[in-house]
Amino acid sequence: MPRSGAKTRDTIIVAANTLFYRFGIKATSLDAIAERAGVTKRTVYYHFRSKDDLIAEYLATRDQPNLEAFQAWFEQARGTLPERVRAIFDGVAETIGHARWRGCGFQRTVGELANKPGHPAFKVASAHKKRVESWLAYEFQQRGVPHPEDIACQVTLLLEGAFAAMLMHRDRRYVTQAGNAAACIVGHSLSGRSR
Amino acid sequence: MPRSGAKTRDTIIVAANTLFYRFGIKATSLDAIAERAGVTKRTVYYHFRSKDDLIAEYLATRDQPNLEAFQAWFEQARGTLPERVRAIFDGVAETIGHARWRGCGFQRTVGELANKPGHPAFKVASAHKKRVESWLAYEFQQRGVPHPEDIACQVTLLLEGAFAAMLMHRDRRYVTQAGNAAACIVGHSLSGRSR
DNA sequence: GTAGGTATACCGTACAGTGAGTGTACAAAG
DNA sequence: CTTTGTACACTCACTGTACGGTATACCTAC
Repeated sequence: MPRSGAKTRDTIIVAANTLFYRFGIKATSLDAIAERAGVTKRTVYYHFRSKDDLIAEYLATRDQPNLEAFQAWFEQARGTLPERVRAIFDGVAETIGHARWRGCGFQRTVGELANKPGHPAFKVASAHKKRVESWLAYEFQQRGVPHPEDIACQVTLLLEGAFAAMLMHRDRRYVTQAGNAAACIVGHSLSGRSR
Repeated sequence: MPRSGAKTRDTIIVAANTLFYRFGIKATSLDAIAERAGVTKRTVYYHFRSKDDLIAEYLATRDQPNLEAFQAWFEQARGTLPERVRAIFDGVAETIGHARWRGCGFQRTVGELANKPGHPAFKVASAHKKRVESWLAYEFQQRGVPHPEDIACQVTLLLEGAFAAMLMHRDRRYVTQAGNAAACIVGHSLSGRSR
């Protein structure tokens, strides 16, 4: 009996989300996703043209929540601008404590698909990171940071570095250091009034 | 006719290096490696216990050359310490220009194996990154940088970020920005005489 | 020095499992 | 009665790993 369409589709995406993130793209089969979603592989292929399609969808679902998490950490923080930037890294450090944390899904997906630069997932991942960067640039510009785009870019670079280093070393101090560096850069740009 | 043993082994590693780096771990089969090395799969299994073994060896071969490249860029650079640190990023930016560049092999491998923290490749990757970090810390300490370990850590974080961002956006400006940030941090630590 | 044995290095083949993707049938909804 | 959504059963190529066999190199006893 056909369920309400969109519901099945969402169930599949949720299953894909879990498995792709936990085990990686290549290591996750559509069989496994279908089983976890409680549907047949044929149904998966009804809702998605191909595995590549599903990969892109998987990343797309992570875009908004990720960005909102960053924004929440920043907005809820008190203190000077560098301190509030550091709060983003503190927030990241917390999520990393989760047993199921496996690095940045965007980074890992792009890493696996490195040989397929035209893959749809690439665009989704790149767009997500640029959204984060733009948001930061906007916040910095609002607060009179000179060269806000440059500083935002540098902060996102530290975020990327923190994700990568954390996955590699499983040592939370790397996030702390990244937060320190970001705070340093933002603070320096504010006091210097010119990069 | 048995060849000189070590030579065959090296041939296999070279083939694995190329394919693992280009296509990723999961996407590269032992068949493909054996074929490229001009041997049979049986021979691969004679020299390596398993694919996981070969993965670790693949990363191990990238350790020394990578470190030496960083050192060369730093040593050959002229100018102030921040400028010489920036030279490392300039060096990275150049390699990225290569058509075959596919990000940091360590980062991508660890990303694929994120669900297997006990994998031997993890140790190799982590050790490599720590070697780079230690070397930087040593250079900084020699030049009177306060908290050299902290600054070295932050610079390596920017390196990681540069690799990740470059792979995602294919835009060399990210490396430049990372270099700017690193130079800023090093310069700031030198002038401030305390982080 | 040479017969016979042992270790080394390599190949061909087999196998059991899994991967993405498809053809077709069938039930519900409109 | 046509469209939509789901299931079952299937193909076919590929993948990691194991087994058995073979040719050369090396070593030791006589």
